[in-house]
Amino acid sequence: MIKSISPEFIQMAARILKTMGHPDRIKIVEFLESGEKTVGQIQREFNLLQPVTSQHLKVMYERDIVTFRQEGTSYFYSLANNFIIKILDCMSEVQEKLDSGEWDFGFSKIEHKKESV
Amino acid sequence: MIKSISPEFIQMAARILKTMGHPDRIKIVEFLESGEKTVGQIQREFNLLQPVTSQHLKVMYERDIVTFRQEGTSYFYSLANNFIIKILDCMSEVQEKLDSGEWDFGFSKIEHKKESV
DNA sequence: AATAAATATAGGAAAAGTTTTATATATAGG
DNA sequence: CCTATATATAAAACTTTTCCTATATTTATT
Repeated sequence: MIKSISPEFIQMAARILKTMGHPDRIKIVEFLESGEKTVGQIQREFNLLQPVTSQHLKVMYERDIVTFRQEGTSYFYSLANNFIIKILDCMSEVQEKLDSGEWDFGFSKIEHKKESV
Repeated sequence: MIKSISPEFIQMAARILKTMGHPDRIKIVEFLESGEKTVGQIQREFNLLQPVTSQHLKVMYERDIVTFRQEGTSYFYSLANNFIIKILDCMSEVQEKLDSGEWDFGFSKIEHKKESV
C-alpha cells in the first residue's frame, strides 16, 4: 500500500516548507536547535538587521515554527514542533550523503540555470 | 558534536523547500513517487488547468526537483533527486506521528495571532 | 497538407513575500 | 521620573510568485 498524505496535512506542510524556504530562516531554525536564543543573539549570530530578525521570527511564530517566552526585555525563541526538527534532520542527512559522495545532485553551484527567464 | 550545514547547502535547500511549499507541488511530487507520469496524467489526477500543471513542472524542473523525458507528444516527468524523496519520507513520518497521536502540533486553526494583554 | 492531441510559452494582473527606514513599547536601572 | 536596552510594529518600495487567458509548438494521424 502506498502512503497517502492527507489534504489538511499537505496544506500545513506546504505552509511550513514555504516558510522554511528562506536561507536566513533555515539558519535561525538550525541555530535554535541547540536551545532557545534571544532575538539579539540570533541577530548577532547572522549579522541581520534587528527588524529583519524580528520579522522572520514573527512569521515563523505565526506559522507555528517557533515559539517564545519573554523575560524582562528579552524574548527567548525556540523551536515549536517536531516537524521542524525532522526537516533539519532530513537536511543534515542529505548533506552527509552529498559530502560522502554517496549522492550527487550535480548542482553544487548556486547559479544553475537550464533556462533563463 | 553539532552538525553544521554549509552555506551553499543552505542556499540550495532554501530553494528546494520554497519550491515545495505549495500544495499542488507537494501532491504532484508525491504522485511522481510511484513513477513517472505525463503532464496529462498529473493534470487529471488533481484537476488542475493544463497551463498551471505545466508551469508547476517547469518551475520544479528549473529547480532540479523533477526531470522529464519526451516521447512523441508526451512528456514523462519524474523525480530528479533523492532530497525530494527524503522530504516526502519526512512528511509521511510526521503524518504518522500525528495520526498515531504521538505528536500533536495543536495548530489546526489557520488564524493565530500574538496578542498583547 | 490539414487536423488533432499534448504540452509549452507568453503576458498581465493580483497576491504574497522581503527589505528598509522609522517609530513605538515595555522593562530595568538609576 | 528619566534613560537605555531589547524588541516589536508600521509603512512603503520592491521583488517574486501565482494564476488566468490566450496562443504557439511539436508530433502523430488522416
